[in-house]
Amino acid sequence: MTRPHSIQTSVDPVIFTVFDNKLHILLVRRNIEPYNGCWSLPGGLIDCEEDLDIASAATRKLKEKTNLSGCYLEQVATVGSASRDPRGWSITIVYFALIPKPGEITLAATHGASEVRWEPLNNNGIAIPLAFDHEKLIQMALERLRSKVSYTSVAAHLLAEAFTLLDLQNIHEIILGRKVEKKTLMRRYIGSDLLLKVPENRHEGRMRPAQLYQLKERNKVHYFVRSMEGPREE
Amino acid sequence: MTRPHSIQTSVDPVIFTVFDNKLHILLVRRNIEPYNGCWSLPGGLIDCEEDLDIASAATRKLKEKTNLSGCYLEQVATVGSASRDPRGWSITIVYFALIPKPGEITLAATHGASEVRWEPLNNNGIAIPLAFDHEKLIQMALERLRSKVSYTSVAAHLLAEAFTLLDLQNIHEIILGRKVEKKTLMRRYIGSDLLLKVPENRHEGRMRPAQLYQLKERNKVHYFVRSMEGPREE
DNA sequence: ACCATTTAGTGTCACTGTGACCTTAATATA
DNA sequence: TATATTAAGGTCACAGTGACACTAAATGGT
Repeated sequence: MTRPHSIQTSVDPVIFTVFDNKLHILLVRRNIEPYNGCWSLPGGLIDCEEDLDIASAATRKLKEKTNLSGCYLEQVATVGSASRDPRGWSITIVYFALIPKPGEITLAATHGASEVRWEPLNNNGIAIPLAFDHEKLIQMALERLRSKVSYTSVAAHLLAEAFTLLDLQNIHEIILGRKVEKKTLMRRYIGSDLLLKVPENRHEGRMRPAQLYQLKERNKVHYFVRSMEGPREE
Repeated sequence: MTRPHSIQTSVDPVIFTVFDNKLHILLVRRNIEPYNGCWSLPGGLIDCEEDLDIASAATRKLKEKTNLSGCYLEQVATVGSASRDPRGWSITIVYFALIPKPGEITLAATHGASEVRWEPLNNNGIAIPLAFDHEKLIQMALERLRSKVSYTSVAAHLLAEAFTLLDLQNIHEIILGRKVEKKTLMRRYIGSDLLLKVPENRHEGRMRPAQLYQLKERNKVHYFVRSMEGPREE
C-alpha cells in the first residue's frame, strides 16, 4: 500500500514590473516562522475550500497583494522536495505575472506578511537572500521571462494600455540587458499585425511626436517565428 | 488563518517511444477505484518517505514500469483542481520521458495496475478514453514534445545509441506528422557538431551504406537558433 | 564488365527575417 | 529660419531554411 502523505502545497507568483529603468519583483516580509523576518515571494498555501484550481489560487494571491486582476499569468515550473522547508515535504508551483508600471497599487500586508516592497533585479537575478529556495524560484521565472521575451510578444504586458514603440524597445532592452534594434520590434509587432494605432500621439520636449499603439488582443501572446538573435559578432 | 488542507499529489509520466512508424505511449490498466478497469498514465502518488524530490518520484515511476533509468525526462506542467479526482482536491505533475525503441523492456504490473501496454497516438493525440483528465495531460505532453522537436535535438533521445541520419529523419517526420528535409537535419545536427561518426556503417539491401552516428553528449539537449519552418506555401 | 536501381550525401538557389546603419519626417526652441 | 532631437521608414548583408537537382556508393542482373 502507498503510505499516507502530507505535503504542504503552495503557489508562489513572481510578480514582475518595470520602473526606474529596472525590472522589479514584489517581495513580502514574513512575520511567522520559519524564516521569520525574511523577505520572500508573496505566495501561500493552496486553499482547498476557496480555490477551484491552481490557476485560481495564483490569481487569488496576486489579487491579495496587488489588488490587480486580469494580468498576464503563466505557470513556470513546480519545485518540491523533502528539504526545501524545514517542516517537511513541500511543493510549490511557481508562476510569473507581468503588471504595468505600478502607480496606485495598494500593496496590502496580509496574514504572514508585515511589509511589501518592490525589489530591483540585476542581471544575475536577485541580490538579497530570501526565505526558502525563493532566490532559485526567481531565477527560474527570470530565465523563462527572458526567453519568452525574445520570441513572443509578452513584453507588451508590462506596458500600460497605450504605449509607443520606444516604450516597447526600452522594456525589451531592460529585460534582455542589451541593445535591441527598434527596427526589429517594428517589423515584428507591426508586421504581425499586433498593434492598433491610437488616435493621439505622445509628445515630449521638442522632438517629433511618437505614435501611440495598443495591443489588438490584450489577452493573447503572439509567437514570432524566430528568436531575436542578439548582436552580430565580429 | 489558513485552513488545513489535504491534497493528493501525484506524478504522471507520459512515456513516449517510436516503433512501427508510430509514436506510442505507455498506459496501465487500473485495478482500483476510482476508474477501476480504465486505462491511465503510469503515475502515482509522491511517497514522502521514499522520494527526495519531485524529479526522483518521476524517475521512480519510470523505473517501476519500464525498468529503465537515465532516459530523457522533462517536467511539462502541473495540473490541479477540486474536481479532477472524485475523491477531492488533487494535483499531478506531468512529465514526459523519451525512450529508445523498447525491445526487452519488462513491462511490469504493479500495485494498482494489472496490465501495461503501448498505445499508438494519432495526430490528434490519444484515441481511447482514459481515467481522470489523462487525455488532456497527454495532449499537453504531446504539444510540448512536438514543439521541442522543432527547435532542439531532443528527438535523438528516441533513438538507440547509434543511428543513421535517415533514422533521425524518420523520427522527426513521425512526431511532426509531416515531411522533413534530410538536408535540414544534416545542417542542424552536423553543423552544430552534435554527432560523432561511429566506425561502422549500416547496410541494408543493395543500396549505398549509411554512416552511423551517436550523440557526442548523450545527456544534453541542443537548442538550435531557429525553428524548423515547415513546408513553404504556394 | 557493364548497367540499372536504390539509397546516401552534397551543391545550389530562392526566400524569410534579423542586425546594422542610413535617410527622411515632424516637432519645439533659439 | 536654422538647429537640435527623436520618430519612423529604407536598404543591404547575413544566416539558416525549404526545395530540388546532382553526385556517390553499394548490389544484382544481363
